[in-house]
Amino acid sequence: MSKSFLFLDTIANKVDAKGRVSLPADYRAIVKELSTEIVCYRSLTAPCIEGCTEDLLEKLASDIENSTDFFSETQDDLTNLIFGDAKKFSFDSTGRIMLTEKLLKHAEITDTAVFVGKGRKFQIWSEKNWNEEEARLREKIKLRRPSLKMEDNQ
Amino acid sequence: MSKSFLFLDTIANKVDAKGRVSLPADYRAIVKELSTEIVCYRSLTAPCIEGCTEDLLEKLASDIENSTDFFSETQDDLTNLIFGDAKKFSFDSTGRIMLTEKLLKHAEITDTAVFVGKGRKFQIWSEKNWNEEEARLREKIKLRRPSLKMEDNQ
DNA sequence: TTGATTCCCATAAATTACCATGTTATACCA
DNA sequence: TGGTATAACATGGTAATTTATGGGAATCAA
Repeated sequence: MSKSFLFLDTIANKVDAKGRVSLPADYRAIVKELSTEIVCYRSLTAPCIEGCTEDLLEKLASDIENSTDFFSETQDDLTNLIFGDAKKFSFDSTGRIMLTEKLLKHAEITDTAVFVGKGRKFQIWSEKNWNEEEARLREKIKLRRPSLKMEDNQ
Repeated sequence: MSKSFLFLDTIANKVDAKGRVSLPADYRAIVKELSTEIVCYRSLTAPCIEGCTEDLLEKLASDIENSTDFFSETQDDLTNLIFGDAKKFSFDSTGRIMLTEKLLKHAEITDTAVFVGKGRKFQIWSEKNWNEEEARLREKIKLRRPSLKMEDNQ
């Protein structure tokens, strides 16, 4: 039986002058538990950084490899983009990673990085952009409640 | 055959200055039985906190991982809202969890937290909001009853 | 050397673990 | 059945630990 490892919660940590940020403790625990590494890349759809474990990217790679779907060409392209952009990040003894200029710039992060859990993945936003994004999502939900399995058993 | 694990009953416990609340003993028993953890998040539809076992979220994550592609837009939005808001809560040796400001504020809880069982999930309300909600629900049932009776008599 | 990255130490704040007390529910016995 | 002993639970307080974060020394590359 596999232990659960979900990236959860929303945590705002400071980015210091050297570009260092504490990876949230819970996230670190996952990395240690799986003895894997964190991989980050620019989101293809939003002004934020996206991150996951190296494990997940490996799974993605083999999924694509074994796919018999004729129409997965787009997905294939997207995957190439991600792999081309992705970079491994390891944290120091105090739990900090050092994000690159490229990533920070894409996410418009200056002094605060907001980590947002997404289950198997997570995202890193600027405070401003995340506030706007969250408002947008909540608005969207109000209009049409998602028909997720979870919601079915009320 | 799986053991039954339903969150039941309505229990009011005090929230102290630090935000600590005793998780009802029956709820704790479930968590121990399943060797999982409690996860809480702001209800999307009501002024209350919603809680479930981490197992349930795990299942959701797996469903998402398998059923749809890596790049689905709708899924992206949903996972942000659900996993981004959810947080794991483990209880200490005396059975208490520490709720966050964000959650308490959303549920308008100050000094008392009312745990309401909902089967696989549960909710945490302020006394005031729960009294109103319960009254509303009972009222709603009353209105529906005539039609239920008719069906019974057939 | 200069600039950048990594490593290590220090501190304050937040979180967690633990101990003690009061209260309620349960079990037991006369 | 009533009363009491016992266990389980809730709750207040405090000690111990973890985490975030700032700064500096050591290391490395150009």
